[in-house]
Amino acid sequence: MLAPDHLSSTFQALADPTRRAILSRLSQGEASVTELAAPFSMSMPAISKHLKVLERAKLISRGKEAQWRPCKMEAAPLQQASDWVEQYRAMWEARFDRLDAYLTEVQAKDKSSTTPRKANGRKKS
Amino acid sequence: MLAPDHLSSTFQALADPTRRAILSRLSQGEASVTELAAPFSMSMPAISKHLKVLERAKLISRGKEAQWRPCKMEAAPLQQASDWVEQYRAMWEARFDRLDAYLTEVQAKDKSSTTPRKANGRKKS
DNA sequence: CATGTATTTAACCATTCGGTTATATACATT
DNA sequence: AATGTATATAACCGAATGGTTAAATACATG
Repeated sequence: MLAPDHLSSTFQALADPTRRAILSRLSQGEASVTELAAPFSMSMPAISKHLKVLERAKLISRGKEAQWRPCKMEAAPLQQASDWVEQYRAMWEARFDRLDAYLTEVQAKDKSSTTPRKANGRKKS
Repeated sequence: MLAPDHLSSTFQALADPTRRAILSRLSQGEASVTELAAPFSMSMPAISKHLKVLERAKLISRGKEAQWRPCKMEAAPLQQASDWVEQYRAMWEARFDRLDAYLTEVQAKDKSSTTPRKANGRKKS
């Protein structure tokens, strides 16, 4: 993460079950750190660190209310992550469809000519 | 990642720009390790490690063709990751920010007189 | 001001990560 | 069998991760 690579920090923040659970909780509304920590058998500093990761990834923002620092979920990075994933998932599906079409066509003229070898020969030595 | 936590390993695999670029390349079709390594100024073992991470996350599968181990993208984990993120779509779609908040407040007038503040007060001290 | 509550920071530790170079393995070709 | 090509493994390294405990900070209230 040498560059301000928002996708990397987003995915990295999501790559931990505790942090995903925290986000899940926050999707239902703001919560204080102690409230967020409650479900976990983990020290407060550990939660604090997780929150810092989420904050750095801009997946949450934080307020100031007396001695509380309420956490609020921010969806923008999630949307960007979703966009990225969907892009390639769609590409893959398109490929799948083309392959499917190809196979269907091949099966249709099953008896014709040569055995359909994988259309993926090594291009250069 | 002590448990077979597929979401964690998927997100973690996606949390690296090299690996995302590899997936991007693979979304256009199978490729050998050397082909995948070409765009990067990085040693082959480094690429090999990245591929192992992707494989462990089941984001790619690998074949055996003479001395080549062609890599192929697998979309299932992407689908699951996408599903997880999409859970929160409602959240970001509801967030066309201040205008939306204004409209919400205006609509709220059809049931109560006072502004419905977020029912999120600190519950216990 | 003293105390209690909420949260962060500091220091530490073991493990994982992302890279390296050097070496080994597998296969094809000559 | 020897060589070349494709890839993996081993051993190592510094930095980041995810956790801990202990101490510091910030605020509210008696």
